[in-house]
Amino acid sequence: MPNETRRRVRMLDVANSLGVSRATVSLVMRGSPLVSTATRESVLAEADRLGYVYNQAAASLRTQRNDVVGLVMPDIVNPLVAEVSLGAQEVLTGLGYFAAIVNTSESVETQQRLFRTLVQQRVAGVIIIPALRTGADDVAEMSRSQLPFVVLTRAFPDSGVPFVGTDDLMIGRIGVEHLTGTHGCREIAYFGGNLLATPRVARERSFREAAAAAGAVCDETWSAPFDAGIVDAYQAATRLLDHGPPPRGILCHSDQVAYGLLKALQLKGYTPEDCSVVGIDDLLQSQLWTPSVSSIAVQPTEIGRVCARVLLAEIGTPTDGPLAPPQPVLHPRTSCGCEPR
Amino acid sequence: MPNETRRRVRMLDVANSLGVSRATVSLVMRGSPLVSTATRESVLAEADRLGYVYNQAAASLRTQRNDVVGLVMPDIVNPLVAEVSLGAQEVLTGLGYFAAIVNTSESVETQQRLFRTLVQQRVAGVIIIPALRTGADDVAEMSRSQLPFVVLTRAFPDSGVPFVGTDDLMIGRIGVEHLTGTHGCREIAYFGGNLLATPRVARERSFREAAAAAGAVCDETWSAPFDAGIVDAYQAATRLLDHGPPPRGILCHSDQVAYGLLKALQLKGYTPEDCSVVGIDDLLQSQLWTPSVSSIAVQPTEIGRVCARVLLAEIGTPTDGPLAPPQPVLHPRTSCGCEPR
DNA sequence: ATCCTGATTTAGATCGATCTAAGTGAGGAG
DNA sequence: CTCCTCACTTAGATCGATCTAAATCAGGAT
Repeated sequence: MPNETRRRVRMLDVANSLGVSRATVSLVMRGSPLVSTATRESVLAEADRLGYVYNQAAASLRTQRNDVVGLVMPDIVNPLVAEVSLGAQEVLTGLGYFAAIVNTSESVETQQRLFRTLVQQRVAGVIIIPALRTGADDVAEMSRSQLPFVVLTRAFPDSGVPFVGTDDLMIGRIGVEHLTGTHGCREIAYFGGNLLATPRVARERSFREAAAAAGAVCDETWSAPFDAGIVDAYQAATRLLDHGPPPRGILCHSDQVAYGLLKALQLKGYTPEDCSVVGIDDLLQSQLWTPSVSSIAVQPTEIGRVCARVLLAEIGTPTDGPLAPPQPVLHPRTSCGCEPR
Repeated sequence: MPNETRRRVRMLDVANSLGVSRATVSLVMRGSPLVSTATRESVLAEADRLGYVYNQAAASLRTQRNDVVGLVMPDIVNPLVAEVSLGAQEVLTGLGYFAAIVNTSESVETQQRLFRTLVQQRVAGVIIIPALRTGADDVAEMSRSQLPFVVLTRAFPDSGVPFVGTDDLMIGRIGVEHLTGTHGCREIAYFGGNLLATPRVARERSFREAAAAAGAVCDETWSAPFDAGIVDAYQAATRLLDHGPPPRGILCHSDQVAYGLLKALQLKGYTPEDCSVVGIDDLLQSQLWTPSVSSIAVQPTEIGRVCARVLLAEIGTPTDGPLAPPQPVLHPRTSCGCEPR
């Protein structure tokens, strides 16, 4: 019967029990070729018998290295965020790193606290999607930590921090091209997103420019910003529809926003023939939504992978695979009228 | 200009630079009341000036304690899993712990590897939703680590490991009662879920018993198990509908399964009047799905909170709040015919 | 017999913090 | 003036690993 109060087994215990030195046990545990096969086997057997577990914390104190990477995410319930995390994790674990996701719930305060904790834990690096209200000063504080990190989604120009994001100018253009070209819309709008979200600014700007170039009118009443949740979108759309019909074509800031808008349109009796809706992101479930949602795919999982590669390059671990996100591509479906209902 | 090659600043550097001892600096960093105000302030100022950052890893090596808790999750892209994590995280951070989510992608091998890593990192505890094919031997291996942990969703009887889960017998009964009582269905089915998923077995059993008691017939062709993703459900439902009409009422293993089923029904032209569909979980987006999904709410976030409290009780940190999950409650909406379309 | 080589093994310092038990000094009581 | 508190401060051991530089040893060459 094991003694409740006994101390945890350490390398020294295994060594003493076998009459060898700590250093030998250490070499065995790290799989070094310097020890003889006989020694290795007896050490492993004894370690197992005593119930020894390696203390990674002590080891990384000495080696000054750590294979944990922190993923600081604003909202894991958001499928876009979850998919990005998945991609990053895939690359990191593939190269022997360990991805730990922490959630800030869009609170800058929580975010800074969690980042500081990660620094104190001496993690190898951090991948972060900044919370909405994150300022340049917050990013500067992170930079001061000397910890390698990569920022997603929101750019901080002149901060010198590596950034990975979607090609927002291209996205705006693709959206306009499809709505005005394929569907012949003369009156269109960009709907959703928070003004604090960097992509919204760039996407909307290129949207306006492309609209002007195509001779289409932008409906300004629909361009008021709001928080990007599905329920927020539904409420905002419902309010706008109370005041009149929608523009002929709408590009939504995200698929989540499109879901909310489509629900509102449908309850008011509007169909894709009345109003063509295109989302951005192309989440997995967009194909199964009713109506199926036309969307500009940004491949969140691949973005996550790219992010991880950029971070690893920063850290000094070589990777293969692209260091830039893929080009956005439109997937036409029912919500814009491309497929029958 | 800071020297690239200089060593990191440690407590000793701050102490020397100020002419005090390491112990004093240590006391200041931990906010001890034993140091005088004057000393505290000069230490803090000097630490800041030198760019000192506390080394949590070294501290927990000495104190033998760690405030990191690992959440081992099978699939963060699944919103149910994300909501549970959110709840757990809320309670943990509220009590000074630090929740790190790691993803197993339903791979038992990855899961065991990640668990071992967490043990080696000497985390305070683990909350785990086991991957589907996790066996009793895998759980036994985790138990051997002596690390406090709590299991969600899948029970392992006689393993002695604390378990938190939904009241599956109640869920089956609520579903049958609504379908046969409110909607008068005489032919009903339980649809979806993997046989390896413990809840599926219990829910289906109580579903059958309640159906028999209510004098309703269970459609066996619809009870074939499958993996619980939304696309899997869509495909399985489509295949079944190719062979004939659906039963009058269906209880789905999860909201995700209900989404897939509803899409299939709709494409075949069936309405809630033909087939009443009820989901389980009541995810946030179920209200906005088309049709809005009737669902038996299990309150995933609260389950996550409960889990965290149970783990903390295990660790020895007192918490207030319930240690058992809330009762499931039905939220009737459009998909079963309770609300107009 | 002595020296050299290559393969193993090891003692002692070290990573950066905390803990214990003892030391210091100012101010008040006797 | 001495002694006792009380508030603060500290030296040295310790947590559990790794690293460096040196020791040991068997076998072959000289």
